[in-house]
Order: sequence, then structure tokens, then C-alpha cells
Amino acid sequence: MLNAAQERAVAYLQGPCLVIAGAGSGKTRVITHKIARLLRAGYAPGEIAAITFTNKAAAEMRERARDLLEQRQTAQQLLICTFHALGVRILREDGQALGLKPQFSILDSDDVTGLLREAGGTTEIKQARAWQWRISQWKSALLDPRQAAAGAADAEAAQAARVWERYQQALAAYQAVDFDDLMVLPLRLLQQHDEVRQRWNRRLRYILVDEYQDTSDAQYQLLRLLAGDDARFTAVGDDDQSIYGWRGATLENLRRLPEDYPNLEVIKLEQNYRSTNAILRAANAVIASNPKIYPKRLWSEHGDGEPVQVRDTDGEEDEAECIVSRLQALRGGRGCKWSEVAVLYRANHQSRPIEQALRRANIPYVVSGGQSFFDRTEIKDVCAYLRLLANPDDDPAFLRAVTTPRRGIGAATLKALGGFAAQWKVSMFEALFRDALPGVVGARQAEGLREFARLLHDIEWRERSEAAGDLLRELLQGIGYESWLGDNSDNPREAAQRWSHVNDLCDWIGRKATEDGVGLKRIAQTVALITQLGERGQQQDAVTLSTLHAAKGLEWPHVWLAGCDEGMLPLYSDERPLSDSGLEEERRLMYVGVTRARQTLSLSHCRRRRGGGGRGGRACEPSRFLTELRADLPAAGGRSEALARLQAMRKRLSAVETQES
DNA sequence: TTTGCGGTCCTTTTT
DNA sequence: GGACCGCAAA
Repeated sequence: MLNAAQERAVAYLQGPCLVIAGAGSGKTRVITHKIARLLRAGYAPGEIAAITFTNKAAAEMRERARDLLEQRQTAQQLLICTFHALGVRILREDGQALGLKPQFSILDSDDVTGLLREAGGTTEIKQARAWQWRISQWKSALLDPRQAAAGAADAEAAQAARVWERYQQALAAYQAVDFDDLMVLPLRLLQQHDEVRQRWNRRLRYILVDEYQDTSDAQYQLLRLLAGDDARFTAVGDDDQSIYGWRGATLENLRRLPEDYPNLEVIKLEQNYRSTNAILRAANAVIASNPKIYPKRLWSEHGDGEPVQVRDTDGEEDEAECIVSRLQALRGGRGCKWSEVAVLYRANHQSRPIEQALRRANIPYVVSGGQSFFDRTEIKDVCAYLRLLANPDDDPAFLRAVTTPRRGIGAATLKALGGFAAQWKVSMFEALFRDALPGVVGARQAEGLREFARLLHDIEWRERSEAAGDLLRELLQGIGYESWLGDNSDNPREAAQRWSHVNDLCDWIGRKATEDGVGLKRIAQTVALITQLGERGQQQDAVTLSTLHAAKGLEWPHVWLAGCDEGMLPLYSDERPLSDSGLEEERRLMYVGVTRARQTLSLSHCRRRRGGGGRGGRACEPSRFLTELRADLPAAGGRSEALARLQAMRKRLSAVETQES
């Protein structure tokens, strides 16, 4: 059943539509029901696109659509994907018009840092990251290197613009794109090539965008072009949940939508189906000080529920112990499942003390949003081979593959090979097949390179006829990867763990290739955008640890929001002071965290926290958000007793810890 | 010329 | 706890 506002949002098909969806107001429901309504109105499944920002959101949307639609096949034909995946699709099909081969590689953030170090001629990763950040901002704002250079405020910016120019040339040479290009290049393509744009307009007749408040300039422009002149789209968003300003998202896109589309229908969803009123009051108290674009008031039919709890703790370890005892109370006291609880925090590194405490207490947990599966070195190693196989122009992939495992090829040889390749105007991998190669590198090195080339060539030769999973295993066998892992891990357990990750990847690739009926090369092209493998390996019943960013869109019955300290949430430091707009975004982040909770919410503050130079850490004030929210809470009771219990427990635990280490 | 080892930094958020 | 750099040995 849909409520009145939801029904209006679903039924409105005549023109552009903006749905302001408060937290927990059922926006995914609106989107999936609208898809069903569009199908009933005569749209073909392939003509409907639903665009999200994360793979997780796309996966959930797909699942919900499948549940709702009777025809499984219909659900499969829907285009439900992330903005970036859509960009990849457009570029794979039509990128030739921009000089991009269909097998182009997608570089991840680390690859980009490495490339910028080269392009900028520095070994300093800090410098490279600074350039990376600037270039990404420029790209999101749709500038080109010339405009960036012209508008550079200082020498630093001017230098970044020059580096960008060289970096972009390198990308072109490697037939590679970065994440920002996945938005910028499709946009340029549609702007410059009318026939391509018209084709996509005919193909995608209705577009739904989730989390619209997170769109960047580039994404907004792309959306406008895809929606075409008759503007058949529904944007769903919430100005209070915009938390991606740092990667180019701008609330301006939400503000300007009624101006750009005067016939825009705006519908607000204000009934919350998720949380108790105690939690909603806390959420409202936090967000109240922010300016509003579309004012709304969340309400819920759920009762008041339990009061929100605030805990002051001595430090991160103490905080972690408090969390553990709370989790145990939830489990023991009310028979909660571990999976009904989440611990949220601002920055990834905050998970560490919490993980340690959970391990000691034997509480199962999963960390979401931290280091993703595909960030692991062993996975990146294997992916380098896959990328090289798919795209021989990908020099960064070649460099990683050819040096992992070590095969007697070092820096000097690679430098010579690079020069040789440049001279012939081919990629480094292709240079291996040139007859003149032995003249440029040492005899032993030449033999090593040749063998490497033969191996990959052989795999490629059989790529069409043999199953992807088997072929990949054979490749790993050929390079002796398992024993290399053994030699390069600190202990056998770690080696086994890493090898099992590699096996998971092989399984996944084998399965995916069979499902889609394609070979290894084709799979390799899709791997770059995937950040997590499917259900496999997932813990059955475990507490979730997550950053606030990664928690967006999710919900749990019980939520603990850790580290509510000035400087941590809102996050700032002497080097990175907080601007007005920065504070507003931090506030929205807090709001997102609070609104993840269904039944109970606990917030904690550390009086001391590591870092800041001095031994023993530095003192922390409670977050100003806590102060705002606390005004609304009854005074805490029974505190001293709980404290005594905790301290006794901590003593026991530290004794155990000493034994362990 | 290549490789492995140990000391030294640093830690925002994601596709 | 991790990534990176410089150094010393094969």
C-alpha cells in the first residue's frame, strides 16, 4: 500500500517530477512502484533506467524490483545501475567517437595517484593526492585543463593544471579513464554527437534518479541530456541527506531544478516508516540549524519508543568496551540478533579499537565501507593481469603484472622498455613482441619478458574457447601466484587467507562469465566498477560496523553512533578548518547517522582521543551536535552503577589482553 | 640490477 | 596497522 503522497509521486508520469523524500519515507518503494507503473503504462523494460550512486543501492533496487514485478525477465531487462556503470556502458558502446577503444581500462584511485606521480615528476604521494583532488574537483565542475590553468588562483593550482594536461595525455595513451571521466566523457559525447544523443534518447525513455541531492554538475548535465527535451524523469532526493559535497555533489542541482524545468512537479514524502518519535526528535534537533531548500517535517505513527542515550567515555578503548556491553545487553536482554545492530562512525580508522573489543568478546562483525575486497593487494595483482589481457595498452596494469610475482625485471629494465615502447609508439606490452627488444634490455631480462609475453599470449589465444574461471586459475598456476603469496606473507595463515580471497575472485569470475555467457576478457572489463562480491562469504549473523557515508540508505533496529566529538564529528583540524558549508554537511552526516535507527539509538563521546601530537592523545569536547540534541533528552540515570560494572569488566579484559599479547 | 628488510610516517568520507 | 622510502645484500 502506498500513502497519498507516495501514490501521487508514483502516478505522475506526465512530466518531470521531483520527490523530496525524507529519511525512512519509503523512497525505494516509490521508485520500484513507479517502475511497475511505467511498465503498465506501456513503457518497455529496456526503456526505463533507474540510476543510483552505489552498487549496494543498485543491487537492492534490482532485488526490490524483482520482488515487485511478476515477470522475472522483465526485471532483468530494466537498466538499474550506478551513474558510473551507466557511463561505462555509454563509453563502451559509443566511446570510439572520442577516440576511446571499447576495451578501455578504468583506473582506481591508487592507479591515478601513481600516474600523477609520474606525470608530475614527483615521488611525494601527498603532492600527487593533492593534485588528484584538485583535478577531480575540476572535472566534476566540467572544466578542462586550459580553463583550469586560466582560472588558477595560485602557483600551486597552475602547476596542478599543467600536471592534469600531462596526466590526461597518459590516460589517452593507455586507453584508460578515471572515475570522473566516466561522467565527463559520456557527457561530452552526448553534447558533441547529436546522433549518439538521439539514439540514447530513444533508448532510455524514462529515467529515475535516486539520491538526486548527491549529483555533481557533470552528472546533472548528463541527466538533462539523457532525459531529452520532453524531460521524462523522476528525481528522488533529500536536501538534508546530501553528504558528498567533497566529491563534487552540489545542492545547487536541487535548488535549480524548478527553474530549469518550470513544469516540474514537486512532491514531499514526510511520513517516516522507520523510526520512533524519540529518534526523529533527535534527528530534527540536529538538522534544525541547517538552512532548508524544501522545508519538511518528518512524523511517524510509531510511538515515542525508548529515549536516545548519550554516553561519555574516557577514550576510544573505553568507548569500545561500552559498545560491547551494550551489544551484549541487547543480545542477552532482548534476544536481539547481532545483525540487528550497527555501530557507525565518521572515519574508517575508528573501526579499529571497536573491532579489537568485538574480537575479544567473540562478537561476530562485518566492516562495511572500509577497505573493499578489490582494494586488497592480492586482488589488485590478479586484476592487473585481467586488465592487461583486456587492454594491452594499459601500461600501469602491465607494470604491476610484470613485476608480480618478481621475475627478475626491475626498475632499470622497465625504464629501458618504456623508452623502447615510446620510440615505436606502442604500449609496453606490445613492445615485448618487437624483434629489436633484446638490444635494449639485458639478455636474462629479455628472456623473462618474452616468457611473460608468451604466457599472456597463450591465455588470450584460448580466451574464446575456454571457461573464464578455469583459464584464470591456469594463469595463476602459470605465474606461480600461490607460492609467491606464501613467500610474501608474514605467516602461513595470512598467506592462506589471501589465497582464499583470490579463489573467491576466481569463483566469482567463473560464475559471472557462465551467467553472462562471455569470456575472461569481457569479464575483466566489468571488474573495475565492482567493489564487493555477491553474497558469498557473508557472515550470517553479525554486527555491522560502518562509516556514516557507507550507512546511507540502510537501517538497523539498534544503532550506536560512536565518536561524537568536536573535531571528529564534525570533522576538522587546524590544517583543515571547518567552513560554513562544511559544517552544514557534517550536520547532515550526523542526521543521516541518527535516522538509520529504528528502535534505539546510542551516541557516545570520547574525552580523549589519539593523535594531535602529545602522548596520551588530546582532549576532546563533546560534539556540538550532541549538545543540540541533548537539550531534548531526559537526564541519564543509573550511571554510577553501570560505570562500576564496566570498570570491573575492563580490568578483567585487560588482564586477558596481556596474556594474549 | 634486482630484491627483501626495516624504519618512518600518517589516518575523511566513495565510484 | 599499513603504505612507502631508503638501504644493504645477492
